[in-house]
Amino acid sequence: MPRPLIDLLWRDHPDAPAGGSRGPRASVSTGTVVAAAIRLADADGLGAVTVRRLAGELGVSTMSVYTHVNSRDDLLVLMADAVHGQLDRPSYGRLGWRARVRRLAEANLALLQAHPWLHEVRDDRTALGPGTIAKYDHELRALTPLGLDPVTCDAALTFVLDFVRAGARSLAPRPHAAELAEHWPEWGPRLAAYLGEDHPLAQEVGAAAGAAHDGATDPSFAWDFGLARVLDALAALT
Amino acid sequence: MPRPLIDLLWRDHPDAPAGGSRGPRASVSTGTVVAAAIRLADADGLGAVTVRRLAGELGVSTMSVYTHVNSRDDLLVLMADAVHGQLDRPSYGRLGWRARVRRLAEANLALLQAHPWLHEVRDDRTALGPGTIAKYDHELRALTPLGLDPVTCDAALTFVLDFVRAGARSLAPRPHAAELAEHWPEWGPRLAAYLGEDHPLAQEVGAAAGAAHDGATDPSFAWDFGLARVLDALAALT
DNA sequence: CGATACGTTGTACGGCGTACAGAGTTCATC
DNA sequence: GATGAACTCTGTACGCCGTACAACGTATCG
Repeated sequence: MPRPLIDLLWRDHPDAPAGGSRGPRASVSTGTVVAAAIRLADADGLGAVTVRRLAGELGVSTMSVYTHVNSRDDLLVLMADAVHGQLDRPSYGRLGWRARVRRLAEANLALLQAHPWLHEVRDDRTALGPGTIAKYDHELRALTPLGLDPVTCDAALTFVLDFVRAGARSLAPRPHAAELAEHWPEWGPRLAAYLGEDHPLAQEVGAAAGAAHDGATDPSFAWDFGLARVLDALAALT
Repeated sequence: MPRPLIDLLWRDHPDAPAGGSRGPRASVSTGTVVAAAIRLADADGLGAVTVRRLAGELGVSTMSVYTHVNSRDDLLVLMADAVHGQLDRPSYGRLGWRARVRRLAEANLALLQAHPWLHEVRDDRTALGPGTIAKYDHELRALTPLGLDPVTCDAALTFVLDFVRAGARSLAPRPHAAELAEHWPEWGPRLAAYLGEDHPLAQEVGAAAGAAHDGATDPSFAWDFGLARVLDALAALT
């Protein structure tokens, strides 16, 4: 089924090419492949989404996956668009722009926490999908009260979402945190010895920030701080 | 040479363990390996930095690389720290915080444009390296005029750098832009047909933003917009 | 002179994405 | 009802990847 990606993205649309009726009925579909891949990625990360493992999960042979999806890269696009489409998009009602942007940020944070692998999917073709477009439309609506022209409005949304992505990323489990933590008892003192009295500002701030990060202070301090700054930044536009 | 990463990072420090004097003189060093890897990554992207290719470039066998670097993941940390260390760090002099933050942003943009593969290196262990620490120290100095407490200062720097990273990323060549452009003549109309009259706001803004992005309007609009917002956001702190 | 520590190398293993050729199944058509 | 096209599914194979491991060569130390 080498249907082009655009048709796979829109496979649920009434006008999407249906695929002929000949041949054995498919035991899985593009939709089930994508759903299984999402399940895998949610559970074990994007690295676990290999064609072989996915096929095993679905109970088909490795190469059968390629009947329903053109490549692994295409699969990632389909996965991202699928989770974008599953978001609910409640009307903003009478909410002012601040509350809307807050909602927008928190919804995206929740999305990225539910599907941390989204951080690793950076493919412009995702923007062609129905889920991604619906998300975009809904998020633009959060900014309409600001009365910006289209290009500025897009830039403002990008600004907010870029902050959310970065914030979500630093809230997420870090890739090599384990190694660092494991060797820290040995490396910490060694680092201190190398540093000596150099870079006192970095040492002071780094120590304070480090203590705050895994100490009593809220580790989401940076998130709250950043979101407040984003709102300040947009306020300056009005 | 299974010296731990921390010692490889600080290999130029006088107190760094030197390694015994027995055995044949090494034909390459950790430094030359890292330099060659950076050259490769700058030229052909991180994907080109394979141990085999790197060894070929250095004129040694594949496995010899592991004499000077513990693993590919470690190598990425060493590469990132090396380019961080090569930045120059001119004193900010009498500059006010706005000009400092501008400089900071532009220096990091230049860094990420010179070494786009930095976007793909996300390893907390980089923070242990002398180059990264020196960079951190210098960047904190940009924010001192704001008179923030340490934790807030760190959060503010993170806020700025996260914006810069996102902005640099969207200015950089996109991974699958080629495929998109290639199929666009066919996919564009098909997408329009699927969309119909739906999501008029997304269609309007998307079209305007798309036209601005590759049209007469500066493609760096989002950068200028974002940087202005970041400055507004920090201004609200004072 | 060993003995020792170190650099270098080739082989091999288990993974990956996927090209390709063939076999089996269903349907439209004659 | 037979035929062939369209379709799904499968196994094999290729060329990559990172790297564990063992063998070998070489320079210095005791």
